Amino acid sequence: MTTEAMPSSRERLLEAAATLTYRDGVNIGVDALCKAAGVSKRSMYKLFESKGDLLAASLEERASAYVTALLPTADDNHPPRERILHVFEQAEAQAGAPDFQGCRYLVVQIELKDPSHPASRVAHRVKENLTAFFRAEAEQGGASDPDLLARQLILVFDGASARAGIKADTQAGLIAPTVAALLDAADMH
Amino acid sequence: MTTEAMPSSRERLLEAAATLTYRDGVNIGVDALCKAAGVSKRSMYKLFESKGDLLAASLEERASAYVTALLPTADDNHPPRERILHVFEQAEAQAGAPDFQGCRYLVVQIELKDPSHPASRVAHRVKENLTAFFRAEAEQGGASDPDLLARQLILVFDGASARAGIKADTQAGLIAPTVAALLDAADMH
DNA sequence: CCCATTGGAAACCGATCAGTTTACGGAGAA
DNA sequence: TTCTCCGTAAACTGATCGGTTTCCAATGGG
Repeated sequence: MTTEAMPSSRERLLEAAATLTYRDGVNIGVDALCKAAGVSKRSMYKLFESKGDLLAASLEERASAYVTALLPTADDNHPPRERILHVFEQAEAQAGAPDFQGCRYLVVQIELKDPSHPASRVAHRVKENLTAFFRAEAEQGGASDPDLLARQLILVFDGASARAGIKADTQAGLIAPTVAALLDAADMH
Repeated sequence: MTTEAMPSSRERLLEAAATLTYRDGVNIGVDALCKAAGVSKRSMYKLFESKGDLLAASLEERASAYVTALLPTADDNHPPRERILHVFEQAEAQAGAPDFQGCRYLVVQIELKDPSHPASRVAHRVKENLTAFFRAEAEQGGASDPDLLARQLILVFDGASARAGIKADTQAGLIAPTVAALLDAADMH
């Protein structure tokens, strides 16, 4: 019956890495990660090249789920403006979670500082995907400058994430009017 | 004649803390800080309670200079809209520096995660000062919702900082139109 | 039964962490 | 000169870092 009761060592390590590095920062120790996952260091280093590799893999595994959770379905027939707003509504909903500290992909890039770190590259790709979505919708919606609008939107997205991460304010009722102002300015109605 | 040729140990420590924690993150070691400052650990621990205390003092000392570098003078007789744009022009100019990695106050909050850390508190105050300036100018300029506008502006400010920190894009020509769109939406002309 | 593979526990590596202490050298006062 | 005081370098604490290695118990196939 319990065909999936026991996640593999690999899965437990990926989960622990995602949870602990998000909560405590990327400087969390390998011992703590392994202990949380219930996996020996020996096994960990057989499954992953290094701690950085584990972190990158952990971000990678969640990347597609993260993006698809934010994006609307491809065929919802809603106008581009609403599809863009949908992303920010989802992000704001996530920000309501009790232990939310901002987008993990942004945070890991800031903490690592090294853009060539494999985990930074994964994070960079996630942001690129999101920007590409904004740009495509901006074009579809007839924005006056789709590329500018996409860059403005990802700017607000990351700003909201960073502000949420430092618990700066509640952001209630802040994001939607901001995005709306940018969409209006781009003549995207 | 060289009345100020030699900064005090305290000053050199504050400078080293500001430089190295910005470049390498808050996890830089005390040994490295003292070595860079040319001060023994013993002296450091006589001047400061702890590493965290040194970091907080280093942020504190630069705080007023940072804010005044961004803000226009109180009596420049420019309209509020221009005074707000001035802040973002200054920030964009700073972002052009070769080793710019985003606002140090935002970064330190994200890295520390603990909002009760003395250094986080200093950073928080800096952001509050900036927000207060935006709000005052928004009121002065007759914005439809000064508080909302101020929160939108600090959101963009931190977003730009975070994006610059991860070297996401050049941001050339990105900030000004974004801020302008928000000012327009608030009927602040 | 025996043996070979697996993987966990834990010791171990050299390095570094924050923080304390010791020992020494140099400057000023007597 | 001799004594005192100050700050330095450096050793040291015990803990942790990323990563490796050793040892042993459990497992499964012959």
